[in-house]
Amino acid sequence: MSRIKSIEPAIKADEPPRAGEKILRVARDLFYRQGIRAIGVDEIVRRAGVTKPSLYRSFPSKDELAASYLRRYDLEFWDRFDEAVAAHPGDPRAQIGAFLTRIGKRTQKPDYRGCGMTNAAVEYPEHGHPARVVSEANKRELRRRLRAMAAAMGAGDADTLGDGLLLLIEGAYISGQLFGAGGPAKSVARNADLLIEASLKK
Amino acid sequence: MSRIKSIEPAIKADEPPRAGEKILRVARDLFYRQGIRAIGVDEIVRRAGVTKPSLYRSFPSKDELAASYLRRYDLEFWDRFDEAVAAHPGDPRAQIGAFLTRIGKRTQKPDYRGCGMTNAAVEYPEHGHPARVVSEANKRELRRRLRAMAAAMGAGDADTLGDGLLLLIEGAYISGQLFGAGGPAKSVARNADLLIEASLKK
DNA sequence: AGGTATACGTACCGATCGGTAACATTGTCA
DNA sequence: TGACAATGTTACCGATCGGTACGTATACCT
Repeated sequence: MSRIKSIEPAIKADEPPRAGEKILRVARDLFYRQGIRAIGVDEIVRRAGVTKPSLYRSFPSKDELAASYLRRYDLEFWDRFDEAVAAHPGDPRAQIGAFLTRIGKRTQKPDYRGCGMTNAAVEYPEHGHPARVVSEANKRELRRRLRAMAAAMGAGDADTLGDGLLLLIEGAYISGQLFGAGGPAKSVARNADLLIEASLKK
Repeated sequence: MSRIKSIEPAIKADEPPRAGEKILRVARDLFYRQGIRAIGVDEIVRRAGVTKPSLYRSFPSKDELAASYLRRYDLEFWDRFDEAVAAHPGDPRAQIGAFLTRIGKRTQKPDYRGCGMTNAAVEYPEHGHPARVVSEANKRELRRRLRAMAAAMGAGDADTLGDGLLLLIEGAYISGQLFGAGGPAKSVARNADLLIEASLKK
């Protein structure tokens, strides 16, 4: 098992959002921007225009709400990833390039807050925490894909190159939120390409 | 201004540690391993064997205690950095190699928790937070040094190489605590050397 | 011995934390 | 009409949060 599946049922587009959905949308916004530990359930229900019992009818605990937030984040993440892949069929190097170029641009926005998965893992170092479990699964899958793409490029040591790309990506997430605009993350695509070039020459 | 100076007075080695010093030592351990937000002041004073008023006599607030923890962390960090530099005088490439080899090894330890500076910045995204201010200063200085070392290596685009090295380092910190032993961080020195190689050939 | 400053402890504060019990209200479908 | 599911309302819980008012002990200096 690797890819995370959504637990929530599909939402009909025309129906008004149910309480659980409203909560999840607000939680996603607040958790991502300010951190999970920094946001209390009271603020979530207040901004969602619902009440606390509604939250606990849809989610067994705040930790599980955080995990649900990350499961949705996971879906959106792979949508973006697959978009970059689909833009350059059969050309993994260009796929990586497209994905990293977009990351590099996003990191230059003023309120960039990095990767929700990465941040959650930092906030919850304890093994087995519901949020951390989702985060770890996402990162394992990302590593697997990057290594596979490195192999498809014909790299001599594909695992090392895949891991190197992952290091650059995580570095971009973090330094993006640390330095803001003008930070090191803006050169992530360029550095990745240099690393790929060096790895293919072997 | 760039380098952070220690505010705390020097500690006499033979005297028994004062309350403030005991608190700072315990806080350093707990904050690093479990996160700053995850640890309350009550637990700190309990494990330090002191009382809460002692904490607030030595530190104006928990946020400032966190900042003091990071100032001490900063000193230790540059000690390790300068150690790697001193081991290879006049050879910045080997200096980077030594520093990253040590990071790569540390990330493979079972309870590795990444960089206290990086983690604090993730925990406190708000601009101006005392802990974040210290963290940002540390990272700016690291960036400055890496770029200077890249220039000393004779890289064509030294700023890009320096930033690439910073991305790899931050990636190692994060993926070290995300993947544990066997994770991508173990290849950080190898990938950095490939990147350097590619950047010098230009 | 007496004063004084430093260092520390006991006990407490209001606010917020995550979470729940019990009941009222609403809209939908049969 | 009547049953059911979903949500809101209100009030509450014990625990923990960061922080403080105030009294006490100890050591040093004169």
